[in-house]
Formats: sequence, C-alpha cells, structure tokens
Amino acid sequence: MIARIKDVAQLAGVSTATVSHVINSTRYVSDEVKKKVYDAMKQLNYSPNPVARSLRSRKSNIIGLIVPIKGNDNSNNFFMSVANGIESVLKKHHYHLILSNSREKYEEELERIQMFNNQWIDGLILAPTTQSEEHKDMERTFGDYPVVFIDRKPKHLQGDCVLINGFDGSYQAVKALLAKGHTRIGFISGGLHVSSVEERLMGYRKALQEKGIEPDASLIKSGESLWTSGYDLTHELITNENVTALFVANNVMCMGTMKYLREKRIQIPDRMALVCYDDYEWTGVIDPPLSVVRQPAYQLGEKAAEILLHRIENRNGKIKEYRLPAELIVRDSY
Amino acid sequence: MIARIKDVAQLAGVSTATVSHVINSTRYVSDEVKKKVYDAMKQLNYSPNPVARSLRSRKSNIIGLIVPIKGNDNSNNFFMSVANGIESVLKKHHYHLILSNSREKYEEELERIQMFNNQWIDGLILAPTTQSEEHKDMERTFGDYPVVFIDRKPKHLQGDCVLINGFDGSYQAVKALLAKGHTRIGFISGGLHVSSVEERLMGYRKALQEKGIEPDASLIKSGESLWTSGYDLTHELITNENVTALFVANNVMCMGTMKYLREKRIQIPDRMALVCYDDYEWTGVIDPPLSVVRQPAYQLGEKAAEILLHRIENRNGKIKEYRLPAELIVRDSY
DNA sequence: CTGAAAGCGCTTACAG
DNA sequence: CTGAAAGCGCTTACAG
Repeated sequence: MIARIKDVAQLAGVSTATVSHVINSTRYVSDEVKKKVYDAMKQLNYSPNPVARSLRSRKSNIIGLIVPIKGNDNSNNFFMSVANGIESVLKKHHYHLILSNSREKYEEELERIQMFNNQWIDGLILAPTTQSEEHKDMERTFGDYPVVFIDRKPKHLQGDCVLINGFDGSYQAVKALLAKGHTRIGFISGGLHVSSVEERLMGYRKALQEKGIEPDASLIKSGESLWTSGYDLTHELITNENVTALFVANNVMCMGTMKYLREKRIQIPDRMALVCYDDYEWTGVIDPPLSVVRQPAYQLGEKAAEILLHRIENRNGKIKEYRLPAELIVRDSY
Repeated sequence: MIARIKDVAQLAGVSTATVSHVINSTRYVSDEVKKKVYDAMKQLNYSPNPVARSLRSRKSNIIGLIVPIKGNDNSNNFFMSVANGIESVLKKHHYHLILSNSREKYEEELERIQMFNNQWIDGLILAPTTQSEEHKDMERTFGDYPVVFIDRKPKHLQGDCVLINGFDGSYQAVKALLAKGHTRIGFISGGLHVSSVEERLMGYRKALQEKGIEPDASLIKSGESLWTSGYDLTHELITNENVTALFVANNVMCMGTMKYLREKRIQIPDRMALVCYDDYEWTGVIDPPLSVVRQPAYQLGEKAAEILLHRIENRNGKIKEYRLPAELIVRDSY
C-alpha cells in the first residue's frame, strides 16, 4: 500500500499540516517534531503524490516543449540536443519535460498548445513553426503560463527569447571566403522569412558589403529544408551563376550540395569553396572535412530552461532576448 | 476566469455527475440533456482539468520515456527518431510524453524511474542502460505501471519488448561482403554485452559459418561508442589483422572508421570494403556512398507506444517480444 | 509553535 | 434515467 500524508501524520503523532510544512519548509517546525516526521516518512517510504499537490497548489512542475521536426527527418539533431539541454537543467530543479512536435505545421502547433493549456504546465518552451512567426493572434492562444521562444523569434509576439547569433556566424564564414579571394559566393538556405535564416543572410550581406561588393540577388537561393532542394539550388548556382564558393546555411541542404559536387566531380576546395551550417560529426570525417558554423544547441536548451524557470518565479521581470554565439570551425573546405 | 464542471452543471441546469458522464460517455444521458450540457460547455469554453481528473481517476494519460544518450552526443539521432515515433501515436490517443535521459548511467536511470514512480505515469518506455541489463533487482524499482523495453532486451527482467532484428540485418550485410569474395572481415561495435550488439555479432558469425569460415576472435573488436574508438579499432584491424572488409555495427564508430580510411588514403571499396550501421542521410552523400544497415527507429517508437497503450488497457495479457526488420541498403562501399 | 478543516476540480459508488 | 455527496491526497488560510 502506498502511504499518504495522513498515514505519516498519524504515525508521527502530528497533523497533516505539520507534515506538509516539514516537507515543503514552509513554516517553522521544531527540530524535535521534524525528526518524528522524517522518521515516519522513512518508515512508510512516503513520497508526496504530485498530482494531489498540483491540484491544490496549481503548480505541476512540468514544462512543455514544442519542436518543429518534419515528418521522418532523422537528420535534424539540432532540436534533439536542445531538448537534452533543457532536460538537464529541469532535472536539477525537479521539473519534468513534456515533449511535443508540431511537425513544422501551424495547425498542429496550435493544437499542441491547446493541449498544454489544459494540462496545467508551468511554462512552455516553443520553437515556433515558420508560419507562426506571422501570426499575431497566437498570443491569445497561450494559457496563463510564461513562454520562452527559442531559435526563431516570432515577429509579432513578445516574450523571452533565446536565439543563436546567426548573423555573426555567417558574417565570419563569408568573411573567410572573401579573404580567400572569392567574390561570387552563393548563399543557400531554407525559407528567408524565418528569423534565424534572415539573420544568416544579413551576415552574408554585411560581409560582402564591407568588401565593397554589392550582394547579387541571383546568388541568394532559398528552398525547402531538404537535401534534394540543396542539390537543386547548388546546380542552379553552379551552372547559371558561375559561383566559386558556396555558403550553405542549412545542414540538411548541405548534404544535397555535397552530393551534387561529388556527382559532378567538382573538387572541394579547389573548384568550389564551401562553408556549411552545423557541426555534426559527419562533417568532420568526410573528404575533405567541412568548414562549418557551429551552433550551441545544447547550451541553447540549457539557457532556455534557466530563463523559463526564472520567469516562473518572477513573472513581471523585464523581457529579455538572449543570443548565444555561433562559431566558425575551420577545416579544409575553403 | 476558467470554468469548472460546477459552472457547466449550473448553466445547463444539471448535476456535475451528469456533466461528467456526458464528457466521458460513461452512462446513458438523454439527447436532450446532452445537448444542454454541450451548449453550456461551449458557452463557457470549458475543458476538464486533467490534474483533478488524474487525482480522482488515478490515470494521468502521461507516458514516461527514458533514453540513454551520452553527454553531448548529438550524433545519436536513433532515440530522437524513436521519441518522435512514440509521440506520434500517443498524440492520437491523447496521451503525453515525458522525456528523460539516463545518459547511459545506471544510477541516473534508477533516479529517473523513481521520479516517475511518484509522478503517477500510466506507463513507461525504457531503453535500458547497458548496465541495467545485468541488474536483476531493477524490477522491484518500477512502480505499479506497465513497462515496455525498447532496443535492448534486459537479460533478467521480463516484460514487453520491442527490438530490431539486428541478427538478420548483420547476417545480410556480412553475407553480401562474403559474396564479393572477402574472407577476412573485421567486426567493430560497442560493448558486446548489450543485447542489440550481441545479436549483430551473432549475425556476423552465422554468415561466416555458413560459408565454412570459422569466426576469428581477433577480427572481432568492441569498444566505446565514440568515433575515436572506431578510429583506433579500424587501425588495429588493418595493421595487425590484414582485413579486406569491415562491418561496423555502430554509427558513431563508423565515422571513426571513415576518418581513418580517409587519412590513410585507403580506397573504398577497392582496398577496403565497408558496411556500416544506420542509414543517416550523410552516409548517402559522402564519397563513396556507404552501404548500411537501416534500423526502423521511428517505427520502433510507434510500435512501443502501441504496445504500451494496449498493455495499459489489458494488464494481464501474454508478454510479447516484437522484432522489427533491419534492412541492408546497398550503395557503393563494397 | 501547531492543528482542525476547507477546498483544489474532478469521478463514482450509492440511492431513488 | 439522474442527483447528492463522498473522496482522491494534498496545501493553506484561519484560529488559538
């Protein structure tokens, strides 16, 4: 039989109120009484029922996470690292993580949020779908809990944000390509309306402009985050635009670029210089090892969790936007 | 203000019992009364408080998942796909998923299980740590909920299992290498005491024996699931054992193998034939595209969730062990 | 310094 | 066919 607080109180010869206060350190209890309570708890192998606790205190110690991972996309370890980072700090604070997936669809995202509203989560970490960045009305959807946005900054919503400094990462990458003498540098990425991608493009532009090169719109290609799309766009840039270098700001698309270059026997870096996004291990073991922009995904998760937990304690503090630095990892592809 | 069942009852002019029964279809209610209740619910934008519901009904609609992902290992998308598969079927049944990570440490695994015991989860999906396969006493640790083991079969515990047929996948892979005339085929993997790895080794042995080749223990190398370990073991096999082919039954270690072969300029497949584990996209875009054994991770998750949900409804059915087929994807590395 | 008791929002025997 | 009321296991004003 599972012990209840009543059983503990009875065995310790005190009231349930006292047991509760001992457990939660919420008012003074004499050491003598405390000891009796602890002994009884131990003897009964008692641990409080968190559901009853949640009902009464209106606090669940559960955090929701919604990630946008398309279909069967098992190449996307970014959000998996993020989830891991979140979980690691939640654990320390005795919180749990409910994982949910919007599959990059706005309707599913709303659906998940609504499920969470009923579930009495204490807070939500949301990587908004690319569509939801546009939707003003989403704010009304959230329940009465704090929300931290990650990776993508919704244009019409305000709230704490944890982002990666894609501007600087891209700026460094393109600057490095320019330093090697490249002037026609292709840019490949996912949808440009996503804030994270937008920033990467801004970094690209800025680096070019500093060198006195006006960005050529025909060198900037965006498509779906699929390797096939990366393949096609690489083809376009190489056959029509005479580029000598590529900056591929999307890891999945980068695989398509690699596939294309390999098939056409275009040597890296001699005939095509390359910098890609995301430092997954495979990028280091292929031939040649790829120079990449590294995103601190795990740390992003940690930071988001810390901010959310802080916000739960302190609902009215000033809203903040955090940016974690991206890092250019130089290997042999340019 | 958030509406409670009482408010709905009042507005509809019925008892809370009736409202509850309408919501849960748990006893007959006349269509007329039903309509009044639905109207009131709609008007008040009512949705039941799941915490209160859980407390009373002792059912949380939450499933726990514990995965063993080491430290910052962002190459491990296997369990991420599994989690995705689980989540997709839970969603359909209005269940939630709590994600937790044992980091491949037995103590952390126990800790997480204990947290779950308090949390009143309705069931647990567990990918046991390699250590926990050994521990008989773990059974006593579980609370009063069904458990489904995935990917690894604990030697001393009984319960539903969903595994991948690593035997057959490996058998096919090694058979293919043998068909190309290779006889000295190295085997590289993580710890051999893990059931999934054990099976892969058995498939390797079986294929050799069928060809009349007695497996040579010195060609069988196991180490930690790290690319550095794959690198070192590849070095050993090539310099000391004169192998002409390698079967690397671990995706992370396979990266080390690739790195080694590339550094030493050992041509694949001419000077070294290769079959690796796990069909991640990068294995298809490198040069040459790798032949791999594909594991249906997403489907593993789906199956595990289905079985667990079924088990929750039907605690006393016969315990089952499911095996999903692994598939040899033939590309250009042998 | 501690206890008796109300109440969180539901579900579910019990009664008619 | 439906309702009044107990109770799930806690927390927390209120009282002394």
